[in-house]
Amino acid sequence: MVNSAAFAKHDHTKCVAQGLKTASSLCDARRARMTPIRRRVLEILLAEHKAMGAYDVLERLRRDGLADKPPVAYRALNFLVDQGLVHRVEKLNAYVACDNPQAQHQPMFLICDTCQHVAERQNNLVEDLGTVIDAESGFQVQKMVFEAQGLCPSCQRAE
Amino acid sequence: MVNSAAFAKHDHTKCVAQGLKTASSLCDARRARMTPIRRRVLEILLAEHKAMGAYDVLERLRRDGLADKPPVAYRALNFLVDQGLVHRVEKLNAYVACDNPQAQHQPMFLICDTCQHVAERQNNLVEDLGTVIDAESGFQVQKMVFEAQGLCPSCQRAE
DNA sequence: AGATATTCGTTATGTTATAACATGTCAAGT
DNA sequence: ACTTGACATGTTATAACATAACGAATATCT
Repeated sequence: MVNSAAFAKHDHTKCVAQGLKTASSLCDARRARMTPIRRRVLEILLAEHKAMGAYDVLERLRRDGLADKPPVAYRALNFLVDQGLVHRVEKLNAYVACDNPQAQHQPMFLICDTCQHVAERQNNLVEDLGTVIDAESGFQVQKMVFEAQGLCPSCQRAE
Repeated sequence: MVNSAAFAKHDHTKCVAQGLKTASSLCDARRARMTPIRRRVLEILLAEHKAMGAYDVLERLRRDGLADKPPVAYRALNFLVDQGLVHRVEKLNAYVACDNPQAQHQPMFLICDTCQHVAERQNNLVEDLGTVIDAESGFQVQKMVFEAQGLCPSCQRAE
């Protein structure tokens, strides 16, 4: 369910409410501040449930009268990324709300080239791969990016 | 040897000569044109043996009097990427000559955060991971990005 | 040589991201 | 309540990365 959320229909309202709540308690626990701008950025990403560019997020903030300069959006996004509440998709230069922020993890993304949706997938294989690399090469892995591009199941059917 | 080349001392002159030769024959076989600008860009990347930004490459072309406009560098880089002679490192918005262009492969990069070197590593695990994803989720993987950041063996020792 | 496709030169602009510094806000300790 | 210090935001300016569009030049094929 969590894994396939981005490729399946579901009630976003709940995702958003739940996501914001979880984020708040995580921030409280860590003494990190969930400010209005940061909360709003997270809300935008949770509601869209897709990867958005920093300038798209900024445009939304602008409409809300919350901010209109790039650094404001980037700071909020970077904060959320640091907290593990949002992930950055390198291939797209874009940001997407995390599915499961409680568990620290290396995100893994499936990017559909047709519908542009991005699914985050929980899978230990990425972390395992990090361990293997370390053992084989002596390179001490600290962070990993794993992103696959291709066709999501529904776009395959649509062909 | 091939796998750890970027983190070990070796004679670059041979890498460059050999790399250019291999590239030429691959292009010949495919009826792709290895023009002076493309050859020079590949040579620059082979000689540096590290990831370079497009504008760094352009600066070199400028010094040689070969080109001085961004599209020229980007076109050459994109050509080389299409031919599998150069890879793009997403995390760094940078380009690096391929270690082993004969074999088509999903590149996997180890990026040292301290010395900035980038090692390309040959490993079937990345392709395997693609197969697993496909089987588990129905997502049809066409291209993968795998990049690990951390500390290379010599920077670990230097700590 | 002429037709065709590819590459290159150039202008202009689009897109993504951050440095630097001023100002504002809030919470802890006294 | 007041000060201090840490953190967050506002703002200007610019850096860094990338491509659209179009005409001129060059290579390739027949």
